[in-house]
Amino acid sequence: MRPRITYGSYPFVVAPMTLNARFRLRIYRDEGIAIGPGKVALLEAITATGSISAAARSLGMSYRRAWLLVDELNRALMKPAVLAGAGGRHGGGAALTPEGEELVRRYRSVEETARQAAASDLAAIMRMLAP
Amino acid sequence: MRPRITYGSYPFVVAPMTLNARFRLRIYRDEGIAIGPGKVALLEAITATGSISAAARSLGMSYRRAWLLVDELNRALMKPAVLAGAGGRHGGGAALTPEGEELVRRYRSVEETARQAAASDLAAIMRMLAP
DNA sequence: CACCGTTATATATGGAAGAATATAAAGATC
DNA sequence: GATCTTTATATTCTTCCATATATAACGGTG
Repeated sequence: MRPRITYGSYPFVVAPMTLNARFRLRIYRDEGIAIGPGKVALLEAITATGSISAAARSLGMSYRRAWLLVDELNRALMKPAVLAGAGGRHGGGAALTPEGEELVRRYRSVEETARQAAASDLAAIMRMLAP
Repeated sequence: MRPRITYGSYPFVVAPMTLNARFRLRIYRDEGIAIGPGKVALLEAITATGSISAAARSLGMSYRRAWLLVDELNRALMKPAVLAGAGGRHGGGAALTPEGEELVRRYRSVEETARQAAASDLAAIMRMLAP
């Protein structure tokens, strides 16, 4: 079993935006958001904690919200990103499918590639911001 | 005077995301959002209409909201992006400063550059989405 | 077989965001 | 100077979203 993470420990730096500006990627589909930073962070938290509820606690979000995000994501994809099951010694748990892992990898890759490519314009915009 | 735009005509394609996935850029600062697609679309609407209220109508948002966005943006920047004044034949109006125009240009440039650079990973993610 | 923490779901409560509305001031044009 | 439309601001009213809470089922483990 993967190490549990207590409420409030925040191992994932979701918003380290105190000093610098940064940018987020959000992939839309039809009317609603298909994939954004919230869902990806949740997937990473599920990988690290082994369950939806522990992931939700580690991110400071309600279990209901976390479950809805996972459900929405699973139904938006051709193959689910997360498989979960109840029961067992520790009540059950959740894990990413290979597709879920690929999604996280590609999302972070898009983010990083885009960030590097747009660095100069982004820096110029940041210089326009008040100190 | 620039051409007026009637309520509901939506000359700015803010969300043409019906068929394809696409991605949005959002630049954060400290806790809140400094610059995102909403503010940039509003700036473009102000350029096209010549006033905050006409821009708000053309985007289907309330004047109050549009004014708050402009105010927030102006205070987030070192130099304001929009100058506005009341009075005159047509009640007044608003226009972008050179800095406001630069901001719009750079924002769209970041978007386009990032989109091209990340195209292959983005396409791979889109292929994972359910039809 | 009882226990435990989790999944999955429903309902209700609270709060924050935005819309609607109202109003004063501004000032170029007629 | 009356008119007209916009800016700028305050106040109220909704509506939506997220949290909180509750509950049944699940199934290894001791």
